[in-house]
Amino acid sequence: MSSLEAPVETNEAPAKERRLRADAARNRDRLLAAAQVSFEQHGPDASLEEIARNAEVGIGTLYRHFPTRELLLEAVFRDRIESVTALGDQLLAEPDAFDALTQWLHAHLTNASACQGLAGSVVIELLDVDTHGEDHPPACAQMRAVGAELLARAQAEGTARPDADSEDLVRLVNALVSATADAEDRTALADRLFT
Amino acid sequence: MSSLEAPVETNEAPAKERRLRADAARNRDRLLAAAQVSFEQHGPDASLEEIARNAEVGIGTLYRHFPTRELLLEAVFRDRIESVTALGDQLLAEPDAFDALTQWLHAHLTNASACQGLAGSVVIELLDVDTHGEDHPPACAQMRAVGAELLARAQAEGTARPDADSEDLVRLVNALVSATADAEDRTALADRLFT
DNA sequence: GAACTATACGGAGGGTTCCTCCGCTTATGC
DNA sequence: GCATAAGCGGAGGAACCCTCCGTATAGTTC
Repeated sequence: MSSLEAPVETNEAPAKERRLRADAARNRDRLLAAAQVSFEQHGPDASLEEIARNAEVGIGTLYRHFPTRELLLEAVFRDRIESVTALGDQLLAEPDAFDALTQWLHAHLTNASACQGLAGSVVIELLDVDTHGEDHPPACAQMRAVGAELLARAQAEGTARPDADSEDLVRLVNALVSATADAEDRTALADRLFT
Repeated sequence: MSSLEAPVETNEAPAKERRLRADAARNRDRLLAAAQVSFEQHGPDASLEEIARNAEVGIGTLYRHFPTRELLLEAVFRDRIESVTALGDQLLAEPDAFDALTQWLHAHLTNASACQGLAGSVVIELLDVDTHGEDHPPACAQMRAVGAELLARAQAEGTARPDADSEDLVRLVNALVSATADAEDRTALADRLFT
């Protein structure tokens, strides 16, 4: 409200996130690494204080970087999701569209299962992009887009039901992840659903 | 190891559970009622101390009756499960076997969804009887038996895939419960799976 | 109905986790 | 080098988990 000079606008878009200071970036990485381990070991309820301890960082630092447990989980999974997305991109080149779709869903399944219980609550949240704001990061949307494309190809080929949509598929896979335990069953069920 | 007289064996089978004292039975009921409310309100992680408080009972009493959270959840759900089982029994008289199966699965679905998040972890545990010991209470086994019968009838009628088995069905329903949110979707998916 | 005892009750207490708040430290730009 | 914005750490209050044990009482026996 005083006559302070307004900060000069850069020519870039108003850079939503100012770059992290070097030490902050380092701590963030340590936290992510520790979180990955803890979450895989103890599920999504792993102790945040233990994560901070393992990262050799104060608990306050953890909360500054990831104000909620969900945000931390989300960050940990983004890597995985991105890798599945990348696989999907490759599979779009695959000649057999149905096979590509199957492979991709299995990859998604495996990936999500690797995160055990985490899958249930978090992955579903991550995938249901529409329920988030418009400014939501695009990792999950991209993944869903790839899934939709793969499905569309299989439908064009005539090997997937025309009335299925990609949301159904994603939901079904998530469902299987959260409800089944052993690998054989999971695969068998997945195959059955594709028909 | 001393010369104490051994207690006289009754003629009944060794009565695994001695009858509860009157006050104990009363407190047990209060705890179950309070737990039902709390679990539906806050999910399976509801505070046990709050449940005890609402039941106007000491926390020690809660733990004496239900040494673990799972046992309390299980007790709360047994009622529901038994009611679904009863419905299944009725539906066995239904002439249209496919319709009966559909109705029953929807009932199971609705029932399980009513318990929101609880469904995921606990109901699945409850339904996967085989993984428990042989002395497991029969409520869940009965329910699964009814489900299997309904499925068998539909298969005999030719309206259900012969390669499906009842475990698949139960798993799928559980999966849907834990992965879907809104009712329309759920019903649509369920219908799709039946074909 | 009094006395006795197995059964059940309550809640204090020690340990853990969650999350916030704020005084101190340090990286970065000048 | 210095100023300061950005970041750090951990003490602290609140909630929760679960155990333990001294006290109370229902049920039984005479």
